[in-house]
Amino acid sequence: MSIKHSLVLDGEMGELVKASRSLGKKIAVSEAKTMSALKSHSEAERRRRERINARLETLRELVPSNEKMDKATLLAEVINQVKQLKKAATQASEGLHIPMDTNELKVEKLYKNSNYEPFLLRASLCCDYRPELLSDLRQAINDLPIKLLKSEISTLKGRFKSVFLITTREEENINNDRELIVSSVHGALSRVLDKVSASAEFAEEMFFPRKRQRVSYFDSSSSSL
Amino acid sequence: MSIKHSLVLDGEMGELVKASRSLGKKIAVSEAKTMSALKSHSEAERRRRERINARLETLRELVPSNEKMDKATLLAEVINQVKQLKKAATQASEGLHIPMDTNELKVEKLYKNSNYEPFLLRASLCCDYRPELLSDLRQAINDLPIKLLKSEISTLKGRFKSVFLITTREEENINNDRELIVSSVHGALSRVLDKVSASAEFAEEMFFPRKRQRVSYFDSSSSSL
DNA sequence: AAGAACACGTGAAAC
DNA sequence: TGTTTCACGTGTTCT
Repeated sequence: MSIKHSLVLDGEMGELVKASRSLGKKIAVSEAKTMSALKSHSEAERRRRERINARLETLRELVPSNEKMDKATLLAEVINQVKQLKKAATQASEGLHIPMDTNELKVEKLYKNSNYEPFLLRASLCCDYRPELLSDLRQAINDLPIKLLKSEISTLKGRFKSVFLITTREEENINNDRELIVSSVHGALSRVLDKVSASAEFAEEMFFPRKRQRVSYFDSSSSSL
Repeated sequence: MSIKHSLVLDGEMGELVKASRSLGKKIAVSEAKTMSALKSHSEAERRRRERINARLETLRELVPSNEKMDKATLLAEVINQVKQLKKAATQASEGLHIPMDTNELKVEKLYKNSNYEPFLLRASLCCDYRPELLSDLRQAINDLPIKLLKSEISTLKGRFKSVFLITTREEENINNDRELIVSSVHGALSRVLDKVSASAEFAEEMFFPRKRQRVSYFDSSSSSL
């Protein structure tokens, strides 16, 4: 432990006392001061270690297979956990499909990296809700030469969002068709969106002379109703 | 630095050499051994510190406001991040609403802990998709004395799932009404589900004499078509 | 000047 | 066995 160090200090003090006896007391009190300073220093450092280790313990409970893992490995595990959770959270929020207050039309190829199978499209449309929107959309999708894997529609406060997972029909799965399908899906959805926008402009044109700009749901500055 | 320590070692060796001159060489080589051992030890420890600190640096990049944060605070921030991401991930996976292959009808009170505001219900229905399902559901919801905050419906391979976020209408927000609302929502949805199930039984009764039991999409053990 | 935060080397224990 | 991990006290720097 600190045995060696105290021996060193004793030895030094002895030499100094031999050299000048009258300074013994002063040296003793300065020694006491440095000792107490050293003590408080080591105590502070101990507290710091305890803080850090307590946090590490908490983290150890938050990762799977928590037991008997050295600090570095534990931290590596935490890093993976955070990265994975972040990815999952963004994917899930993509899957949440909460309608936003801006119109949106998007057709994107999934798995863009590989030019091979599977050919997968995600088409999403976000706009105001209209009673005829559902049947229009169904009609538009049905008319397309595609296979609809999954469709999800959600509404929130008068806004509407729809997401479709699309692939080719079996007999038509030829590379040349792919870009055609993308553009035809995009075209079909934009016709639906155009219809909605047209009815919106018709309804609100007198209040908003320019192309309408939606306000956020949480923005009440436009009017006190 | 290590000046003091080397002085100590020198002093000790000097004493020992004085005491027994013949053992000087042996002591010297043992001294060299311990020195090299000590060196490798401190180097190993240095590597360990570097590993841990590298992980902490990586973690620092993964949390917002990463710079100039002491280790303990950084770890506390990571703990919060992980907890928050876990919560968000579970909530999002609840929000994913992928139709499963088992029928489901659930009406649950959110924020059960507090008996006060807000009164929030999440009602979900999962069943086979039928063409008339959408209008039936819309009719059922419209007939209820509720305020529909959000509705989300999704379909997948002929299965259907719908999730509603429900609260009371303003004028009817009385505690006594709450249980009534829960049961009426449940009743309305179960009538819709009953209708779907009835049509399913009607269509498949001849093939499955007992109450039908759906098989998983990935379970092909029931029959070879 | 006094405390906080960090890196370092070392002794001890685990395997 | 020696390699690995941890806690500790200390020296240093910044504020």
